[in-house]
Amino acid sequence: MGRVSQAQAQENRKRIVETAARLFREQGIDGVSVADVMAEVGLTHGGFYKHFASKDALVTEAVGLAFTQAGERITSLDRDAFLEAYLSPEHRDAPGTGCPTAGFGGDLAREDPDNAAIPAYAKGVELYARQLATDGGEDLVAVSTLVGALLLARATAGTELSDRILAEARAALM
Amino acid sequence: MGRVSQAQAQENRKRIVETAARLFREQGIDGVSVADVMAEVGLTHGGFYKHFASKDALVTEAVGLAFTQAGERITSLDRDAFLEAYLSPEHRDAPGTGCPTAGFGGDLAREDPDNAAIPAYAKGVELYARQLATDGGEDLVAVSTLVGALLLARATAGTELSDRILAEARAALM
DNA sequence: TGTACATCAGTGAACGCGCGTTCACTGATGTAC
DNA sequence: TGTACATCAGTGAACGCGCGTTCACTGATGTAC
Repeated sequence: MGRVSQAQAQENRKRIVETAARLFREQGIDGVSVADVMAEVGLTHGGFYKHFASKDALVTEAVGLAFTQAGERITSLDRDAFLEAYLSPEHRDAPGTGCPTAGFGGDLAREDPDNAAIPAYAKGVELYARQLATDGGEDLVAVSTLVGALLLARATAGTELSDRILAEARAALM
Repeated sequence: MGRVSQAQAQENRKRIVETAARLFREQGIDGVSVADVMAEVGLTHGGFYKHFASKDALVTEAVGLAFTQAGERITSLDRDAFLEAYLSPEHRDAPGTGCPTAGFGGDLAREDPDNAAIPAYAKGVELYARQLATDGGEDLVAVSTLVGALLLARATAGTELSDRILAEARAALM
């Protein structure tokens, strides 16, 4: 295939970021290769560097996109509907389209503070905290409980404990 | 170097597991190679397979050891002293010797339910939950809050938000 | 509007590298007599 | 207690493989006239 229209190229670039945002949350950043992402989009891996300087640059954009999308969904729900959805088995079992704070947390917890993806992550945490506060401030404790419960439920998925973690967190926060 | 005494071999094996339990928490399971672990112990990588069938087998033992060690430390502290230590900047900055639930959570959340390390992980979560309960039961919500706060504090390390997460979780739980 | 040429998104082979794992070998340890 | 031999923990080179990245090439797109 030769050159592609500018509109098509922009569309391809957008799909690379969207696909990466999903795959990175599903399988971890280290668990997904550039070739994996490109193949999922339907392209070959060589063209990746026409769009991005490095895999790290894609990670930064993918984290940013995931939080932007999550922000839109969050602000469209009231507090109880949000908690219900967040602490559901469906959310536990669909990390690819789920909370980026939980989905990227395990990977970003080991990154340097100067990693380019960190600012988007920190802003995302504060967005969640504002959405959960009932007094107009930030409820960082509620975010911690949500993210922790989701992480533990995922790590123990398939055991009776997993559902219990979600149910008890829901009971405590609602 | 030729053969080594059985006592020395057992000692070496023990040090491989201890070192792995630390390095895996510091840099992630995928971020540490078999050669990294062996070099840190002071051996060459070839001999690894005299002790373990695979890297996965080492992961299972390392997770088990980390929870055993954590369990001993937890039960020697009262609830408030434990919370104080858990939600401290020192714990945030020393993942290698810190909570295995947080340290391995990001990696194990993406593993199959039949992964051999999961049972030790689930048992560890329940140990934390019993230790935190004030009524003799299990406080899974408090564990979720603790692990979530530590994960978020680590991912945002270096920002003002990080210390705030730890402080607010401490205030809420104590 | 039509033609000539420059651009550049995408292709696919190749790069150096580190991974988990294997293997022939070494030589001190453990054991049989 | 001493000797002869088997065992096996550790060594270091090598395996196939997948990674991130580079590069010469292709040919449709975009542009200049």
